[in-house]
Formats: sequence, structure tokens, C-alpha cells
Amino acid sequence: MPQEIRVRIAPSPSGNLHIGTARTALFNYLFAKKHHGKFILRIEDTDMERSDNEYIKNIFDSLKALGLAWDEGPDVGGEYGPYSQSERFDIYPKYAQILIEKGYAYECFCTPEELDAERIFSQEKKIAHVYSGKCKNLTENEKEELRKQGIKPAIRFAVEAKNLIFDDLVKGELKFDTSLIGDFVIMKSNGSPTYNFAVVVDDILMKISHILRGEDHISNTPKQILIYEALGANIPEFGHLGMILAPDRSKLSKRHGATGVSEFVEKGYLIDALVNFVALLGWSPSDGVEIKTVDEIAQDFRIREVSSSNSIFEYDKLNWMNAQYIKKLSTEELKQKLLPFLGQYDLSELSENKFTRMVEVTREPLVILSDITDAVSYFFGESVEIEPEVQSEVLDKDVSQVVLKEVQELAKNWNFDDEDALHHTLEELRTSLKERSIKPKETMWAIRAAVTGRVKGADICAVLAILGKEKVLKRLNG
RNA sequence: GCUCCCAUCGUCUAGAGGCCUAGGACACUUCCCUUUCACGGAGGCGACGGGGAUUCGAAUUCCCCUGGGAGUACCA
Repeated sequence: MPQEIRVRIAPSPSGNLHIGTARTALFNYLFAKKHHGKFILRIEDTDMERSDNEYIKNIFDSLKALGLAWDEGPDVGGEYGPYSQSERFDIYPKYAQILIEKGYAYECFCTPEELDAERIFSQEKKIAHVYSGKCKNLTENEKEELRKQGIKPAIRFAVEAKNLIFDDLVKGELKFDTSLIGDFVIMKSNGSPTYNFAVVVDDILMKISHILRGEDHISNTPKQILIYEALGANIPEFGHLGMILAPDRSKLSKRHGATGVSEFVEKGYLIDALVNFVALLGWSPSDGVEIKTVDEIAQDFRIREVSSSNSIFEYDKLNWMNAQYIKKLSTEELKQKLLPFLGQYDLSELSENKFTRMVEVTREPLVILSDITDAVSYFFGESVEIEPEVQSEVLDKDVSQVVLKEVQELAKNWNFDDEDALHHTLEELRTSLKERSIKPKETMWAIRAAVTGRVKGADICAVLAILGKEKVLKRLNG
């Protein structure tokens, strides 16, 4: 690869940063990193009606959170700006004009009605719809006449019929018959460029060397290559990634849960886990070790080895990976990340030390951060809600009643400030009750059920110590 | 309809003619550990969509079918 490697991600701010866009961004970033190139962010906000500043901010924030720092972009600037398409409006007509002068484009005065009629006609004949090209050979006089009628022309690219072949970085050789494309519009009659034209002009001007994007763009590629050729520009390398599909093999949409990166974060997914997971959709590590940092992945990344098929977004593995990343967090880091999910509790009930201890003993089964909300509920409040099954399966049993009666008295003298001591105390309790043929398990369950209202949860000694004598006694008697 | 892309366990994938009685990860499952849940450890279940062709030999190459996906706009 001779020239400088320059890749870009060009999201359109019509929604929060989509997980699919995030993956495309990641692969571009990985490719740039691997080849010591530049990663560029360009905002395609041409469609003013659907663009929103709030989404631009979301895209910035999400990309940053993902750790995908861009070298050039709307906020940081760069040599080839501006990087917001809305600020580049005046540069497109110029290039359209050049194409007209060189005979690669022409003005089209067809009305939407005429165009619709053509389309319906081809549909009925069951052939590929191709614009007839009837405006291609309009004389100057005819054009002048049309203009006088007040018709504003669009500009169409005159497509030459030929076989177009290119070597896709992930799909391999791709072939197209351009006669099936038809002369397409590059400038709308309102003066704004169409997507296919704007991207090419921007990519040429920004010296983009490699275009890695979703395979939904494959059919745009021949049109774009034609424009590159007509403009006499270097044609970049293309690589089309498979799509990310929902488990039902349809397009991933809100119906399937979160689609935006920020939504995953709000649900309690760790951004590192998300990136790692998404990298594994299409890419696989050469050493078989799946948990890796972005830098490690970049070292090992080879675009030509990326899978060319679509992949399905399954939560099972994401969940597993998220749990792995949670395990790697220090308790201090975890405490900070957990805070947003503990809003409904009065944290002042707990000292800093007890709060830390609580996190330590409840973190093990966490899959997503928001799991903490439920996992920790019995630590707060004076009384505790007893689950119905716990009541009938445990508390109502005679053994439990015996145990609790015993404990209610004994606990008054327990040392709740020392977890180790508590541990010994309970061990003694188990052995002594065992002599009265009460199983250790039954002893522990009875206490756990009465104090937490559940049959599962954190180490019971830690729970008792964190709750403290007052709350425990109250619950034992409640 | 037309054009294009894709096709290995349920899912993500390894595999680029013999190393494959197809490997790994997640999920599922059995057992162990254990005061519960979980974690962890040791096993198990489980796939080359179908049919031709090339070859001594095909998951790997070619063709057809089937299935899935995408595009088909003066949207991006």
C-alpha cells in the first residue's frame, strides 16, 4: 500500500450511534491503527430534516466512549475540512459542472410524474428499472425552452455500458453490468448533491484511500467508481462488511432491544465488553483468545480475513463477555460504575466500608451492571420483602421455626462488627444444632430467608455484618 | 420482478485439496466444589443446506438448486 492509509467513518446524524455503525467504525479504526494510517470522522448531515444536533453529540460521545479517537473530524478539524457535509454544500456544484463539461453528465428536466411512469412501466414488464435517458440528447434550444417553463433541472451522470470489476477487500472480485444502473442523479433539482455524488467528492478531497463499510453499500460502489473515473481521481480500495442481523435474521431494530451504543451502556453493558464483542462479529483472533483490548485486536487485524457473511447479534455471548469484564474491574472501579444503578436506594444507610463490602460480596453473579439493583435490594430498608416461595418453602417449615427461635435470642449477643467472629459464631451454631439433627443447610437457609427474604444471595455472614445488629434483630423477629 | 452478496454446531467462528473420525468460544447439559445463588474445574450434546462436476482424494475448486441478506429514489 503505497500512499498514506486514510479511512473514514461517515455517520448520518439521524439517530444515536447504531451498533452496526459502531462496528464499521471499529473496523476502520483497527485498519488505520494496524497500518499506521489516519481515521477520519465525517458527519453526513446533508439531509437537514432528519439531522439533529442531539444525535451528533451522541455520535461523538459514543465514538469517544468506544475509544475510537479520530485524527480528523468536525470538532478537531484537519487538513481536508470542513468535516460536516452541511458546510461543504458549495463545493459539489463545481464538480457537477466539470462532469457536464467533460460530457459525463447532463441536465435532466423530467418531472417526478414522468419518472414514476417509467418505473411502473418497467415493473410491469418485469425488467430492471433503468432511466430512459431521454434528456441526454436535448438540444440547447430545447433545454432553454424547458428552463423558460420554470423547470429546474437535476443533473444526471451518463453511465457508460460496460462490465465493471473490482477487488473487494472482504468479498473478493465483484462484477457489475453498468447498463443495468441507468443514468443516475448526482445533483437534485434543488441544488443539493445526492449521497452517491457527495461521498465520492468528499472522499476524493479528503484523500480517503480505503473505504470499509457495510455491504448494503455494495450496489452503490459501481456508481461511485464511475464517478471517480470521470473525475480522473484515484479509486480507493473498497471492503464491504457483512451486516449485523437480529436473532430472527431480520435487520436489527428497536424491536430486538437496544440498537444504540448509548442504550447498551444505559442497560449496564461495559463499553469495553461491547467493543470486544462486536469485533468478534466477523473477525476472529489468530491465537484463539477472544478477550482482547482494542490495541491487541488492532495488532492482529487483517481486513482480508474478515468474514464476508452476515452475523447475528446474540445476547448470550455479549452477556458472558460483559460478566468477564465486570470481573476484571477493581472494586473501586466497579463501585463507581454501579452508582447509576443504585439511585433508588438510600446509600447513607451504609458506611463507606460497608458499601464497599456489599459490592465485594454481591459482584460475583453480575452479568450486566443493572443486575446490582436487584442483587442488593435487601440491604436497604428496615424490613424486607419475603418472596412467597421462600415463605412457604423455608420459613413455614418447622425446622426453620426452631432455628429462628434459637437465633432470635442468641443474636442479641453476637458481635456484628466483626465478620470473622460472626463466621465462627455461625459455625458453632451449626454444630450445636446439628446435634439436635438440624442440618447445617437448614440452619443457614432459615437465617438467610428471614433476613434477606430470599434463598440465594451473598455470603450470609457478610450480609449480617453489613446490615448490623439492629436491622438483623428486627428482621429475625419480623 | 431485476441485480448483487452470503451459506461449517442453536450463535460467533477456525478451516484456504489430504494434518478433519471438522477445532475453539457462547449457550445448553452431567459431575465436582459449596451454608444458597453464582464463580471455578472436569466431561457431554452439537455443524460442513441439497444435487451434480473436477480429482487418487473436497468442508475446502466449478456449476445448478434451495435458503438467508442487501440494493433497486431528485434517502443517506
